[in-house]
Amino acid sequence: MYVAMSTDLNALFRQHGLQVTPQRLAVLRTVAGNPHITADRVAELVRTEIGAISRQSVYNALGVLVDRGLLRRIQPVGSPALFEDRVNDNHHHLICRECGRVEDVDCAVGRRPCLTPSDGRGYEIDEAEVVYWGRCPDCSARRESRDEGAGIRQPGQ
Amino acid sequence: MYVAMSTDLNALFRQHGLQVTPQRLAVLRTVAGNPHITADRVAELVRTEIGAISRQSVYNALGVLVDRGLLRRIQPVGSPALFEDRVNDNHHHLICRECGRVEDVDCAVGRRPCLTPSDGRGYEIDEAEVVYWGRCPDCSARRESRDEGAGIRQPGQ
DNA sequence: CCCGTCCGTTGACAGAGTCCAAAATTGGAC
DNA sequence: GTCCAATTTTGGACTCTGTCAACGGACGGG
Repeated sequence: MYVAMSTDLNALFRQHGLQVTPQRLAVLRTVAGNPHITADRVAELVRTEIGAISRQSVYNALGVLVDRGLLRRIQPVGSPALFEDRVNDNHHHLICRECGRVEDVDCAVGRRPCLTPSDGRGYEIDEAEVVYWGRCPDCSARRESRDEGAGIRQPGQ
Repeated sequence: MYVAMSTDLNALFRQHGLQVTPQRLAVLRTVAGNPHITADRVAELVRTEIGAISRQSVYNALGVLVDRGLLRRIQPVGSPALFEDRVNDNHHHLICRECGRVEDVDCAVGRRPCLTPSDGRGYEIDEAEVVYWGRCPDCSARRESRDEGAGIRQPGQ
């Protein structure tokens, strides 16, 4: 997506049958500039950009943009929903169980491979969401140094 | 997993260093008998089985069982966490965007394939969660009959 | 039998998101 | 430029999920 200029955004909104409002423009721009951002943080940043926005409007804008396919919403366990503007490229996410860091990874298998499960049960599938769970390099290192000489330990949840 | 008899469960708990309590037994049995169940519903069902359980105890039991790998927690967007007792078989989920129905699907690509993304960024990956989003056959049918003769419509969220 | 640990209960609390009704804005028609 | 209907935004109350902390009871090794 990665659009920058307002005129582009105006056209984009119109194409999708959406009215153009300062709130929506700011929300879309903010997510575009800050991948994997929470709704709360969007509100904060938008406020620095246009002065004020209600929490509800942030949710409204995010919701309608996700509906129209301009944004994507991912929701890791134990974290509020995250939004990003990379859509339609079937990329996946790598999330650290400890610090919650999120990174993009391109699809391992090729082009939208996961859209065809072994047995679709008659579902009309439109998206495959893949999340790799693990520990990021930093948290791995921290844990190893902490466990030095300690006994076996169950990984925390 | 699919254990049914209490003696089996007792041993299972002990193997994992857990004390055996009526609450935990009931929670595990309930999830085993009701895949893709929410914590709230677990509480309801457990109450019909053993009379009473606190909300906190349900969360405690579910948490410890997930920690020990006896249960798995999945958390779809817009839904509370769901629990199931199929673990260690790397199966995935098919979720209907409209009615929220959840179904299991076996992994398309083979054995734990998604544990190796194209670029792991140094993460220690221990799980890959795959969710196929779409519309179940029922909701598809309902929608088609509703759209008969109507204009093009954006899919709702 | 004692003591430390584990477990269940209760109640307060927090975070994320939704509902609702009123006020304001948008955009098309004139 | 003005008007009007439809769409949006706003603010506040509210719900739903889940967590924290404190207390008391049960378990189990010694």
